Amino acid sequence: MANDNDTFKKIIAHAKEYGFVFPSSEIYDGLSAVYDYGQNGVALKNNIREYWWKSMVQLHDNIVGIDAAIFMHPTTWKASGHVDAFNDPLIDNKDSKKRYRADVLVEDYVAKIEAKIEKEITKAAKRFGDQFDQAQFVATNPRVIAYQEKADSILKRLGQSLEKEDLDDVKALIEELEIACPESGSRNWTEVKQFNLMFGTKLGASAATAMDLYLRPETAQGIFVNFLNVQKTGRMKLPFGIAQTGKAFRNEIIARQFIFRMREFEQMEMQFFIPPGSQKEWHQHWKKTRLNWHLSLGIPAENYRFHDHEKLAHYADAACDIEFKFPFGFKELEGIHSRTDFDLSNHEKYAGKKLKYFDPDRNESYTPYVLETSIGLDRMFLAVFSHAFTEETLEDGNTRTVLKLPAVLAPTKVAVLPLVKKDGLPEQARQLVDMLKWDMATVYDEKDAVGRRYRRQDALGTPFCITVDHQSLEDQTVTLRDRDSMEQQRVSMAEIPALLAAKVNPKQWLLKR
RNA sequence: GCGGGAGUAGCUCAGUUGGUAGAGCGUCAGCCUUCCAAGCUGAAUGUCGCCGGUUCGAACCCGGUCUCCCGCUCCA
Repeated sequence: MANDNDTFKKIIAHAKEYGFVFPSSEIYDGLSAVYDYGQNGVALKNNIREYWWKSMVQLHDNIVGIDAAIFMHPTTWKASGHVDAFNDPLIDNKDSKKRYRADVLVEDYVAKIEAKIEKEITKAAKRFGDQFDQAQFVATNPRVIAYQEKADSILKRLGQSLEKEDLDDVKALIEELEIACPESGSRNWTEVKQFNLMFGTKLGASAATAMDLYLRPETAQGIFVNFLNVQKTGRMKLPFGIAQTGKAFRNEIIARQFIFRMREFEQMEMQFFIPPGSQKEWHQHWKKTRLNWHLSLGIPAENYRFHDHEKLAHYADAACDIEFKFPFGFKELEGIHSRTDFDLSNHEKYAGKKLKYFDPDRNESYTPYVLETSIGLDRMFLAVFSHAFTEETLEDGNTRTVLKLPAVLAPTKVAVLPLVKKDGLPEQARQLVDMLKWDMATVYDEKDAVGRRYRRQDALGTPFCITVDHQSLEDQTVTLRDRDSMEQQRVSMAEIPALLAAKVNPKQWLLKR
């Protein structure tokens, strides 16, 4: 693991050194868990976004895109459940210095009581054999009844205290129950503190008339509140999807691991509206479709796995993640969640507006169910970037650092290099650049020996280098070098555009799956 | 928030009886070179994280402070 950690550090250093990712506001010593994308990073990020958008929107005639504002009416977040669910009561143990969610500590305590009840049931079942009636036993056994009452009263009190935001009582509860730190056994607790994961801000010039707003913690709600607008104006029929990419913000208590968990991040997501009852099939469908999208980039399948959630979020009836093998282990890259009609029906409730769909086939109106695919663009960036980062030892003992990015995503597609900086080679090379730059990101470099220029492009992930040499002037051919194999072939200049287009255009990549 | 580590050139770092800063790589200009980095010449770049104290004099000693990185809860 120490080795993996070293690799990860190298990846972060490489990202900075080659203009992909910089710490935010670095001249002021940076800002924790906020990063800026540099000249090459933004190109890679844009290419990822475009690859996603093409596959999700352009290639699906029943999926359309929108771009909702980051600011939303504050009631949105009551309806979505974020005002409640994104509020964590936290408590620290003064001796072990460990931090816990106060409600989870109490719930774990209750789970222990429930385990005792189970034990009683098992014991009794053994004793009575076939005669055992569990329902009756639970209802009549005094010991079980006492346990059950205790568990219920604890949960009730916890619920009420959280509701009233009476954090002192939550602490009192923990003390009364003599809950100890699972790690150290200590009962020396701090006060319970509330952490809101949403960033608050104000709309309005004067403090008196200002309105409290949140920066959106997820982009999904912008889609839900526009459901009817899009459905009606686009004449959309179920099943159909609305896609969106954009920034979201979470005030993470701990935000770490480079761009994996940032306070400001970008999501690419699609909410797919379906008739109730069809969510299982569509969940399977999108799991498969989304995994295939990842695999189309040529990263080997063993780097991906599905992870089904045991514990579901407040809005979901099924949830699955696509996890990627990051340098620090398998972690969530994309979520594919069955959100039921939770969001639409809640917005209906809070807004007092109908958000139903009239289904001409069923001849009835209903609230659609929603199947969500949600991928972190920054995480996708990190996945692609870290997988591409390679340090090779060549046959001659030399080493090279190369970013083996999928050509379709590479910031620069081709570098045009005159073999030497004289004899008319630069002029010929620049002509080639002027021809290619219309169709793909092209750079020109004439500084230093050509071998060094190849290495520079390798480190940036440029998949192809074209070298113009003396023969080029005679027969209009150039050499085309492949980044990964380092092999070169001599081709006619006239063939170059078609040859490269076949390697870098999204079409060929997306057709792979 | 708590614990640990660290802040000196773009990067990696050196710099102890405290005497006002250096190396390698990189960058830039030029030379030389007909295909896979580290040939030659020259140049630029740092208020040594910040503030204060001790001292004739602080990158170095003392006090404070800020920031970043790693671990603990959460998630895209």
